[in-house]
Amino acid sequence: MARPLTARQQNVYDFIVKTMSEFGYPPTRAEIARALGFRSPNAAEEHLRALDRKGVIRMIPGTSRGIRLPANGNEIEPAESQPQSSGLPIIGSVAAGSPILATEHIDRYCPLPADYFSPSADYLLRVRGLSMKDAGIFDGDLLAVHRTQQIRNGQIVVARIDDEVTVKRFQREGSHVTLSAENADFAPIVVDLEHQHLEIEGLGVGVIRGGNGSGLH
Amino acid sequence: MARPLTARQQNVYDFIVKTMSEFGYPPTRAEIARALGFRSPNAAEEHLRALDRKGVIRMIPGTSRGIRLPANGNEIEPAESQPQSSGLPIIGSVAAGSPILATEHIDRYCPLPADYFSPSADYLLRVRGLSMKDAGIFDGDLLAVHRTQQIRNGQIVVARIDDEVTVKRFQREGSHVTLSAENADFAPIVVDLEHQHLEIEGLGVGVIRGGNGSGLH
DNA sequence: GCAATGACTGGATACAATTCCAGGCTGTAT
DNA sequence: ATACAGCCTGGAATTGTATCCAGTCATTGC
Repeated sequence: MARPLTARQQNVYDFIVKTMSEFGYPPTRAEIARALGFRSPNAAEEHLRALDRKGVIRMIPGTSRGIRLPANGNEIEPAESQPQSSGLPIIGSVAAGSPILATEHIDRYCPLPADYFSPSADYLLRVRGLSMKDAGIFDGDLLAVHRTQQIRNGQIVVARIDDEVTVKRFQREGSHVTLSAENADFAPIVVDLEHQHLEIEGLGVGVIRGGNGSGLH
Repeated sequence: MARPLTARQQNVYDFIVKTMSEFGYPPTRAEIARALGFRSPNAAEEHLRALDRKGVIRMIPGTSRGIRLPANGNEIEPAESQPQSSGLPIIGSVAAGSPILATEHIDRYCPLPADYFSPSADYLLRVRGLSMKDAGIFDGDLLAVHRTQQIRNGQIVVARIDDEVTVKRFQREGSHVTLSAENADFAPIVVDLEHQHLEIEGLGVGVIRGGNGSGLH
């Protein structure tokens, strides 16, 4: 695709780049002509058309200084080359029995570093339903989750009961665990650890709402 | 020299920056007027002169699109490249009378791209108080804000009344605007646009909780 | 009350800039 | 030889733009 530029076209292109970096706006035909010694702005115009045809610039018709350099990441590299991990995986829904971080569940990624939250987040879980609305977690929100089993009373946890994943507030008294919704419409769930199995998937460490176009209600 | 910009001047300045990073060249007077709703390019011209006087831009006389941003030593704005090594600025508190994005207010940055939200976020505002708790916005949460004056009824806005910045739900009926808290403990604020001044700073487009160690309650 | 400033409308003018047209002069490929 | 593309001159129509002038309205500081 990189049809080679002629020497003259390269001169014109170089002048455009130089002008933009020096002044912050592109040159006019007349300025190009003056700089390269043309006596007619039409010479510049024709070179611009050629550069547009070859894809190295883009002309905006009828617009003064309407020259754009399409995202050519050629030269200047941003100094900080953060490994830019793909970010936190967003878990949409969890199939029964499968581990929560199985790739089939991953919707997309959120470009936030894990340690933006503390304790650091391992994934984001898309919350369904309004059972935690009084804790400010609404339908569609993303809950940042830190994978751990070490939970203190009163914290918000991601738990799995009978292969179903839920978000609740955790309270342990002896061998009984109470998982409370933060919504008067939902009754607390009491789990007797001696007879039932309760798996803690992690600790809620943050909430994100409105990302990726889900909007704000 | 660094006298603070008025709100309108800030709008014009922001539009210039936005245009330059989006198109690679500065806007014309007419384009500024169209974008901000002026019916005369002269309104834009006067704002540009004010910005030039205050030193935040430099005008090149007789030159179309002759606007430069001298403070920024950087060159070609990365039009479509990876935005923000710095991310979205987090605004902690806003001093009376000053533009909301003044650097003095910036706590830190959140490493999220602006277009993670849609409409894209321009900054994050740390919300104080529980007046919006029924909308899931709690004390200490970060509200992602898109700078705009175009608000539809029922949306959550950042408004400025008498130099105080608040987050409320917006409802307009004729010349009256009702700003409602989402908390029964707070009475709605009714503003008569014919007698009172109401400035809309932006539209709430997202919420982040728990970032930077603020934890989850 | 008065002056100064900010924020505009509306109209006008002259210059800046794009874009078209009609050529001419090279090469290189058919 | 003929065709064609690159490269340029010169001129000119048309639109894009900057910039001035004359006002209005509201707010702020004196």
